[in-house]
Amino acid sequence: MAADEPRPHHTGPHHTGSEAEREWLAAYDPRAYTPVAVTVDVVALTLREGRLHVLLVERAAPPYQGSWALPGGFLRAGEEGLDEAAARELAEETGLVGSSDLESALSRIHLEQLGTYGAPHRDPRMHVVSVAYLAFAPDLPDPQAGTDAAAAAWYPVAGLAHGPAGPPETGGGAPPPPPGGGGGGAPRPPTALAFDHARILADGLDRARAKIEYSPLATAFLPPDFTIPELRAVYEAVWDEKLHPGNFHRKVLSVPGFVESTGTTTERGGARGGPRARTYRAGDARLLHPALLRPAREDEIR
Amino acid sequence: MAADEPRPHHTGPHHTGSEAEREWLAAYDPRAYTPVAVTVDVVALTLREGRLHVLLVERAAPPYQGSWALPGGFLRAGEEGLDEAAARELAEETGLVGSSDLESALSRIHLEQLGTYGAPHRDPRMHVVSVAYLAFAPDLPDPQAGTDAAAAAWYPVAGLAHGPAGPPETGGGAPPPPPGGGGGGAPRPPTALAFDHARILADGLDRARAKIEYSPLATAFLPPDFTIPELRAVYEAVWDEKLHPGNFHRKVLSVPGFVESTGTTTERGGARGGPRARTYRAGDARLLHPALLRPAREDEIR
DNA sequence: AGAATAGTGTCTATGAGACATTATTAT
DNA sequence: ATAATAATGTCTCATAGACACTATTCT
Repeated sequence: MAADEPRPHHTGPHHTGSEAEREWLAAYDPRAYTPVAVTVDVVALTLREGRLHVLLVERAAPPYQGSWALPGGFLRAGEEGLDEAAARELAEETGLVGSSDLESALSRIHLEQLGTYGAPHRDPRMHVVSVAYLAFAPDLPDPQAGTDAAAAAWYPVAGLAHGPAGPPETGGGAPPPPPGGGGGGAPRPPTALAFDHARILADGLDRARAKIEYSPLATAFLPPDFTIPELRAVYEAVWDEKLHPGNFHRKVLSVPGFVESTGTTTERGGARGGPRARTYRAGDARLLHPALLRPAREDEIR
Repeated sequence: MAADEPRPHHTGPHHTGSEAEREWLAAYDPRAYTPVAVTVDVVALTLREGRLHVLLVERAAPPYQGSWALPGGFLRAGEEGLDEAAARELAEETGLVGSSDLESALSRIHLEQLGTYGAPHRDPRMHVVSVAYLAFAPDLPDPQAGTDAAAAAWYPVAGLAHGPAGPPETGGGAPPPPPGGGGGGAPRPPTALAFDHARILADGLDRARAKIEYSPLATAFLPPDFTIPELRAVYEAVWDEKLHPGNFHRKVLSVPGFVESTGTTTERGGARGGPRARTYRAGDARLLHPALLRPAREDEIR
């Protein structure tokens, strides 16, 4: 930051006023400058039926009306910080508030800042700077659309994070609307997301894949008590890789602080047979040493 | 984002206008809402005399006038994206423009987004959302202060990234001014930075320490041709750890694409003796496989 | 000459991964 | 009974790190 000040509100040649004048204007009339809006968008990931899903909302108003987008909204200037805004949007615009069950589930959701997107014309209305957040959630019920969204649903991420949406003028981004109104199962996946949200989603998936290597956050996708095979299913879904059950098991238990035993086992064996699995809780480690390195893919190095 | 719109400009109870009204206002008069300013700040790191330095500017205007801060400034709304703004600020506010030597040096600076800081009262003037960038630069000449800064200089980071600055009202953050006006050597280090810049700097250092583990970006601190011992000095400065010369040497050469030989050696041996070292260029790898893991510190795991 | 350093060699401990094996449970 | 799976054991290979050693260059 430092001493540079906001620029006068015009698009022609730059204002030539003195430093002092610009300083005064900035201090006493911030609205005299070209405005920027700040939004907070959330890439919320969860596991459903063994596949990775992302929370999307159907836009009820232009631009990109009818398109699906990441949940989010404008920062309440002067009232809240970015983390607060992200948590509020996640709860608010998806109906993930109300029942106490959901409240306790919400409290276990991991939320971290992903990145900020600020190309001048990414939103046709004005210059919008979007702070994206990444959330890891346990399996939650179908969301209720917030007041500003036509619908909200968990979508499988497979094949979703590709290609940018067309500009809203072309109408090229409109996906098939989901069958259910507010909350049904998984509707047909949208072919494109609004704004640059496909890019944000792709960045979120990259971050998620990297994050579970060196942090214990894969447990955030699971209920408080879980089994090692369930944890393995998280890694397999996020990485889209089959992992060796035996080696994975031993590896997880060898990382200090990753998981701790509850002393009990599941009630039943697996759906297709096998012994009952022991259950574990998340441990107190914040970083995994050694990390759970995913299988190297040569084409990603360069 | 979706259909939620900016909120009316007031701090009392919320406006109760219809959705349509708010939508219309947002589209046609963005200045009707509580304004937010967006700035871009840069944590620019370089190596000088074997120690890690950060670029700081002395604020010429309130708030925090006379305090040292990260270089940065307001985003030119509607005119530039975030990456552009960061590159512009880095060049502009430090005088790192003009000579062609500096231009070519600038082109080799690595610049990446670090994180965004948006607590409501981090700037006393208004709600300012700051997008922080992290830069790795080769050794550059002393900077020239930009038009909005009283001074600019490279400071050793040792002991700088601690404790938040006091609020500007208390005046508790004012550090001793540096001796030289615009560009002299390293003045006495400031004891505190303006705003939440100490936190941003600390986050930048954390990112830098982690980044050089799995990316070849340590080479961005060096000239195009460098020796393995010079590269080791980068790691030792950033990690603040002594590394084993022999093992480091063999490890670097064993990572595919990290460095490639130039076929030549340095003109002279080391300052205190020893044979001439072979020189290398940065290779084409974007990620290091295997990574150069830093020595594990138990206290950082939890 | 003496000291410092570049670069290489060697040995050991550790972890990753392939594979095998046993025990337990569902159908 | 058969199949599937949890959990453990064994083996091999690659890498990290400690240490030793040689060759080269500066003071």
